[in-house]
Amino acid sequence: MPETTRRADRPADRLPGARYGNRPTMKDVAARAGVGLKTVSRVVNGEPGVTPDTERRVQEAIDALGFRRNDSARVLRKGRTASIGLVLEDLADPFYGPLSRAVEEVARAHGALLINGSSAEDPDREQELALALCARRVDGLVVIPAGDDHRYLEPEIRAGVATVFVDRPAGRIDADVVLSDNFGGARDGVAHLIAHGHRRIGFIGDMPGIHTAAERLRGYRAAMEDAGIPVEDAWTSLGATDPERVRRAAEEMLSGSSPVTAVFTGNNRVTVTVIRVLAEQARPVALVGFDDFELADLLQPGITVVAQDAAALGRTAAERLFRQLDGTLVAPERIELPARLITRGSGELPPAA
Amino acid sequence: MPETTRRADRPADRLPGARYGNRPTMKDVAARAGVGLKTVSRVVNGEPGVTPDTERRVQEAIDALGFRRNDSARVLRKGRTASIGLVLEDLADPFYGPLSRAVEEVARAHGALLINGSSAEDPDREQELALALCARRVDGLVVIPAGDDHRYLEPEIRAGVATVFVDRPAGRIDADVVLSDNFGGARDGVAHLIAHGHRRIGFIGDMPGIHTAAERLRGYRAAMEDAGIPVEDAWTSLGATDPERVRRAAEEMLSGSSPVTAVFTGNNRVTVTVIRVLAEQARPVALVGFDDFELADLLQPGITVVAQDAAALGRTAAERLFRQLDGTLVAPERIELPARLITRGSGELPPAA
DNA sequence: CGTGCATCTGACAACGTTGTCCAGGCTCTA
DNA sequence: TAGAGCCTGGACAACGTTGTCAGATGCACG
Repeated sequence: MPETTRRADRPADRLPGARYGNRPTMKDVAARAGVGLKTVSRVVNGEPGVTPDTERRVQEAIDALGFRRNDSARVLRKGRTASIGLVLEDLADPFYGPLSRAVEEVARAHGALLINGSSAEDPDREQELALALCARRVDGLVVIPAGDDHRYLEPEIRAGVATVFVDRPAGRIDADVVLSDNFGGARDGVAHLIAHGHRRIGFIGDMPGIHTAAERLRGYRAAMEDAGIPVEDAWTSLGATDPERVRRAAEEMLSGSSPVTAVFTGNNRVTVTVIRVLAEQARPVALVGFDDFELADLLQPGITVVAQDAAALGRTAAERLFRQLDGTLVAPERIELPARLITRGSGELPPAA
Repeated sequence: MPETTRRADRPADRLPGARYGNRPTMKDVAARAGVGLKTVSRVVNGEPGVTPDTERRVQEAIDALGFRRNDSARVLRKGRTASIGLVLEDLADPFYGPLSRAVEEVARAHGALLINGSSAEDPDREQELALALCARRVDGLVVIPAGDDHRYLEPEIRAGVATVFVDRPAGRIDADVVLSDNFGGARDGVAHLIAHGHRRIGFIGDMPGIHTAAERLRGYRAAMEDAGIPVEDAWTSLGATDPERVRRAAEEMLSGSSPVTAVFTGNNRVTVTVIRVLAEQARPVALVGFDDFELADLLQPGITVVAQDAAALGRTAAERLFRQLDGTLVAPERIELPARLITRGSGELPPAA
């Protein structure tokens, strides 16, 4: 129960039913300034053709009434909203903060507002949200897909809504996509472990239906195959990334008949859980994780990771979106940004018996 | 330079100039279905009074044309937008992720969309953003203040825009505020250090102009005074929280003529920097930080913190906002949520010579 | 078969803004 | 001083939707 303190008990001077119906309009301003409606519009929009004296009178009326242009009406009239939508999985996930921020910066640079919502990894909710944004007539849409079928956006794209998918490819629709090199990053991370002498390497990742998870698994397998190491079934674990399952998976592959000496983790949530498990082990186990996270360098040992550049993903996607709006772009592309290995200690541990 | 791969080079079948002017409207749907305009509106909004047969015809026309209601026009007509705005400091700051997410959840529960933007701690930008949102006629506004004068929102509030300030109080305006108990939390944290035998305790915080920083400093002083410990000037450092300054401040108070044996840090950024400095020290130094952060428990030792509940802040603010919109609320209140101490080791270290 | 009623449908205005276009007043020149 | 041309200001329609209200249709009943 929040502890509350009354600050002011003065009677309400704000009418309860006063929505914004009673807001002053340009008409009101015009009446007060004794000019025509369009003249007010001109002043508000800084259009030429108004004498300084008239402008001053209008400005005074605006200030006196507290007038603020109604952008809904403006949008209706002009056709463009100067806003873009961002549909992501979970605002609370630290990976999406910088991404969202980067998209916002680009939007701001183009004079647009950002409207966003979380899909909570639910395809239905993603669709609901994306379509709600389209109904608002956002000029463009940046989507981090939760589902794998985006045909529902076809009419919107045809109608001119610029659309870019980020982090995961769009499903069953031809559109711009900006991704990290999940395959290459995972392959490099696993190769790094192999280079440090490991041969029994575990992989714990997300559900294989998720594109990024599948790609990272593919990278793991490729690195192992390149090194001529056959992968045992017990070494890979795919599924939900809740801490319990991940913990069980880690413990299993650390204790079987041929226990792994190193683990590659498929995303930051998994990595964090595995760190906890490894901390309880008697012998040191090497670890490389996909996705960087704050303080990874402060742990003992520091955690070696394959880092995606979340901000670059967002920036690239947003810039591409605005280039679609410019008309500069025509054919959809698939853009892959490199992921890079950051060594901090945990990935350089030698294999322990 | 991003590495790019062409995916499809088929000629554009999307007209470059096709904004959304060519979107089908209810009129188009009506024409195609051979019914009146209003009937389409009824079907779209699920209003009663349409025969199943007519409804089916309309629905078919809608699907065939890919019609989507234009919410801008709807908003203009109805007066409410079913959207709220969130103005925060920095989406990339992990503290605001959960807060933003909580606000969004509540908004969603009320059928509203969330529009947000970052002020980047710039008061001008905060104002610009807040007013832009008002121009969009958001129904309400959740603001994490960057500036300390919010009188610019008075006309908006009078016009019926529900407004709640979070994390810091509003400046020079009477409005709802939801805060953490910064004073009490800091006092408890410092008292905790004192209880573990420390007397020479340092405080490193943000600029004293920031309300939260001032409150936390006040809490520090109160705890020291309660214990009858005079505070030496060299023990407190207030100012920008960039790593260099914080590092210098920490090193100074650890090396002076009466070096501190414990440090209380004023926010998570400061805490992280101080952790790095302490890791380089020969003798152990106790640490309690304001704000929790991920992995604080995995460090050696775990970091004892005074944790705010960011999600609760967001939730409380958003719920209050919607209650303002309901008309349930009248007088502005100031709500303080408790902060709680989480002990993990670093705050329980005894004083070392 | 006419009346009354309930149900369904559509014409019309309005929301607040901007684009178009024309009127009126001014200055400048012949 | 008259005419041409420019500049400022305003009337009006349109954007796509919803609320109001009245008309049309069908049916039951007297």
